Amino acid sequence: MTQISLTFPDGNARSYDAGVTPAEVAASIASSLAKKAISATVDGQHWDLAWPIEADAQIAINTLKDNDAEALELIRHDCAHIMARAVQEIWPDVKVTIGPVIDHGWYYDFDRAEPFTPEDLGLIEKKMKEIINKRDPVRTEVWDRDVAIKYYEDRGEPYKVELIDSIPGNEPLRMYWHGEWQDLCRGPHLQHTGQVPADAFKLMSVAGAYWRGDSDRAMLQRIYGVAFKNKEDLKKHLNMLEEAAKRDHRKLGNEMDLFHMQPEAPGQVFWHPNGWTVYTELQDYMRRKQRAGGYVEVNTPQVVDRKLWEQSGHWDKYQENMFIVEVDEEHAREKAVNALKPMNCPCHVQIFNQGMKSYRDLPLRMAEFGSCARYEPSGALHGIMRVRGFTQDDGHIFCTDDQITAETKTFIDFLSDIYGDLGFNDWTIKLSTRPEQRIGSDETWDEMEKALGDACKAAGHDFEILEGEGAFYGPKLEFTLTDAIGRNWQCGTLQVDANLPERLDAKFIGEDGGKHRPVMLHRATLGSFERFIGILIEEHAGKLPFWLAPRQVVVAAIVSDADDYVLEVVEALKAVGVRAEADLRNEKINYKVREHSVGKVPVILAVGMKEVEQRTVSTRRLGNKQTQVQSLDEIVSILHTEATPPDMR
RNA sequence: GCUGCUGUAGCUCAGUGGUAGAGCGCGUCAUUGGUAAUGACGAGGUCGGGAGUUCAAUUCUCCCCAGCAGCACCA
Repeated sequence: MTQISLTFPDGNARSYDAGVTPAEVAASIASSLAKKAISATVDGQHWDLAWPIEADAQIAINTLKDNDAEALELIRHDCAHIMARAVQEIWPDVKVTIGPVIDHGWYYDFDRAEPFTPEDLGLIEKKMKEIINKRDPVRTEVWDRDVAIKYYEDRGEPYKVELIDSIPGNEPLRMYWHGEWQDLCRGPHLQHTGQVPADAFKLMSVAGAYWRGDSDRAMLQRIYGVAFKNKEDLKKHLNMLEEAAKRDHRKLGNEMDLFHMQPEAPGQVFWHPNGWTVYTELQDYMRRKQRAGGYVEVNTPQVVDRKLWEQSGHWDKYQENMFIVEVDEEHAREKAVNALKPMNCPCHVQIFNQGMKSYRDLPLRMAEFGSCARYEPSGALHGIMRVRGFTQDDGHIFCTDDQITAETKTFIDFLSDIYGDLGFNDWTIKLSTRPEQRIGSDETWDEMEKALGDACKAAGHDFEILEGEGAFYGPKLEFTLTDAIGRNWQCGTLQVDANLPERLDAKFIGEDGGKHRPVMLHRATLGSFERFIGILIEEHAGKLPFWLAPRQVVVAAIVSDADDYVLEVVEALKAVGVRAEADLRNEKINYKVREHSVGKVPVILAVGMKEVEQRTVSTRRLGNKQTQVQSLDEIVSILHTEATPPDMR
């Protein structure tokens, strides 16, 4: 028998027969370790305790207690299997498919004629606990392909047969047995079902999901679950979800009276005075930043003849997402087909094309707060984050090939500065590279991708590469924000495009006196005001930075004899540009404080006779129970500073 | 778009085969109260829209619309 040498994390090596399993290795060290062991890490690879090791290797035995990542992966993966087993024990006709581990838990897709109900989830959960309590051993076997296919065909599991077909021929087919129930699975798994903590998982929801993610194929039922190492972690996670629900922009938008939406205009926002204040404040800020950044601002039509869209290629490639406006003779005595613009780029090229441009005009940075309409699929709509009518802080930089890197770097700096001002320091860049379906030569793609990567490096930012995710005409950078509860949102973008200038015949006169094509950089910093404001609301849980807060100060009278002074304070604040309002209602100060706190007003100034006599105010900041007496002059000066946008301080 | 669920007062929600209820909000009156809800009274609803079953539908069935979760989509 060949001997192999296994090296442990402490540096000690031991010799074993080839083909030894980590379970045997653990047992050779201590029986308690053999019991506690959940898996091994062999040469960096997560390894089932039952898989044989054939060659010298680094080995570490993992336990539930000491190895977080491995433990969670195994718990969640075993939960997926246990749930599938539970489902098939309750409803033997249900067909199983796949059940991977995801963030916080797992899901498993089933094919069943009847929908799973919330009550069913309870049943399944109960059955899962029974299975866990049985402490059924988990066994693994490697099967021949033909045997496995025959097995699944006999059992009426077509999805599994299809899965086997898609597994490369040289990969072993592993069958996992959890007691008498088995599943085709890559592994690894726990030693027995009892290693899953029975009180640290929860089934969360059922939803439809396409088989193999393909909308042309069967819709399956997906059950989602979350699982952790212990009850406390589960509880923490559920609390986090509750907190997240509280800062949902749709809920806060209503509570703070920012906007509403209604069925007559699905996916479009009715901005209320409060919400529009945030919007315009943000827009004013962006306008100043763009001016300072060397952009010229333009504005272009909403309704544009289909001819332009045919020329730009949108009519062909994007039509199902466009609002088409047909005018007919019956109501207008003439016929025309237009579309609401789904993007601004073709219109910007029209402006570029007016007059003759010289290389001296480049780079030409053109910006528009461009209102766009896109017919997004109904199921994609989500509050003000994914809408059908929105305004981009759009911009197109017309430049030469060798200006791409510099312009991109300048943009990254520009964006970085703005995100910082708006309170976001945690954001990432993704570089999407050439997709399979594309135009342009490989050399051009090489150059464009390199230009973007070089720009990121020059701006001092790391980036992640999304292979094949670029647009058909060029690579792009995506700037993704992480909000306070860890969700990612793509906001900013920069895309290189040599296609549209070609299609719309944009040109400039070069140094050589000849005509040349400019390249276009499509770029947006916020992305859209709608989405960005939604993110701002959630990031700050409604407590927007003072300069963006729709209602900044309420001056509340404690007794009506203070009313005149309250009005004087309000006027003094308004005079320095602070959004202040008086609350002279016949209500107790407790009531007023509560109401304005709930309404997320950042500053409440309470004023009674004491303040009137001393010409002071009693300042209370949102989220802070303490109050502070300040002179009128002092508070006016402080709030004046705070109300000033960051770029003007 | 697909699967499932939901739609009752401005908001959050209860309820019923015999045309509806709470709390908050709103209005009126009393109360002038010192930092998260003063009290009393009152107004307010074609029970998302349409059709069907029924003596009778907000309630049951079907269709449509919108929302929610997820999937697909986001060149």
